[in-house]
Amino acid sequence: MSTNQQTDRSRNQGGAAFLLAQLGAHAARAFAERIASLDLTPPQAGLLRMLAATPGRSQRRLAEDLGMPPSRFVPFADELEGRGLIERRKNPDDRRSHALYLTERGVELLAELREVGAAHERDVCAALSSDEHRQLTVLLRRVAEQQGLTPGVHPGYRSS
Amino acid sequence: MSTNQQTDRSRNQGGAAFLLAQLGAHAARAFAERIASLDLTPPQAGLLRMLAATPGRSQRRLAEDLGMPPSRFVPFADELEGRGLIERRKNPDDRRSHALYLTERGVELLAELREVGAAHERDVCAALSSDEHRQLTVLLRRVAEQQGLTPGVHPGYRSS
DNA sequence: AGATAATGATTACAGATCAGAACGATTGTC
DNA sequence: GACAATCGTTCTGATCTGTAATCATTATCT
Repeated sequence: MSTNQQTDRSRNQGGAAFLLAQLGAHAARAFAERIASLDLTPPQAGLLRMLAATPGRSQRRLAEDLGMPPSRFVPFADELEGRGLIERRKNPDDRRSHALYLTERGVELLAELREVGAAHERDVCAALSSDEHRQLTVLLRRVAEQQGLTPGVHPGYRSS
Repeated sequence: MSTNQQTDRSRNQGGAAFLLAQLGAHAARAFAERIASLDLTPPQAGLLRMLAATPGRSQRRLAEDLGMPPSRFVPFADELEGRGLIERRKNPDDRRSHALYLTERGVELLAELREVGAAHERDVCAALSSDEHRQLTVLLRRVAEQQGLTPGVHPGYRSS
């Protein structure tokens, strides 16, 4: 069953899994640099998108989706609230929990964020034709689904 | 110029760049869990592979390729040396620099590491046929090359 | 109803991790 | 032969991290 070592070695370093990790780190870093112009970090952008998709969720659930402990979520949300991008409202049904919403300014910033994201997408896939770009997206989506990843959610963030 | 917001939104969260970041983080984490059985972290595995590819390099250059400052490389190499996997030899041409090499045990561990890497590759791409797997690899390699990434080198590591 | 357990947000804290400056040893330059 | 530059290393201060304790509120159980 074992091919020779040369084959195995090139498989590991040039295989799809390694390329995914390498390109993923690269894409994440490039995206972080882009949105730095909006004074946002990737996890902050992630929260804004999550709030746009499903508003009014509790901090605990949001923290879990972002892959951070609830204790760390507090100062994280504090800053965004201090900048007037998100809003904590008391949940009338359960006054322990805070329901998070985007403010008007948050919605505006999210619009800019989407433009930056589109530019990022174009830049990362500059090597591909339109057809290949679609092809790649389809393949990646299939892999992501089979691996059990939640669409639109990017855990494993490191705060900054 | 602007498509409607629905389109932009799905582009950003389901686009290739986002999927790359998401899948990259996933693949990296899964790989980290796998090689934990060998008592290795991803940056440690990266160093072993780099030493197998080009032995005898200086610590400074290795540190740069791994994306870590030289000061942090010292305890990093210390542990691997303490476990008898790598070896520091004095460079006779320049006695300031240390040339790093794999030991015999390091070579043995690297062989196991390749098996784990191959299993990881199979697992991550379980959703794809052989043809699609090849297709994906080709596309990723093209993107990686155009983005200026060095083959086989994975910076942006976080130590652990 | 009343005591008790469980949950959400927050704070406190202690340990790990980080990058940059400072330091000897060695080498290149003038 | 003095002076600057480089490599590895150590030191240090700041930052980041997750766990545990805390307070308010809600669910559960008798």
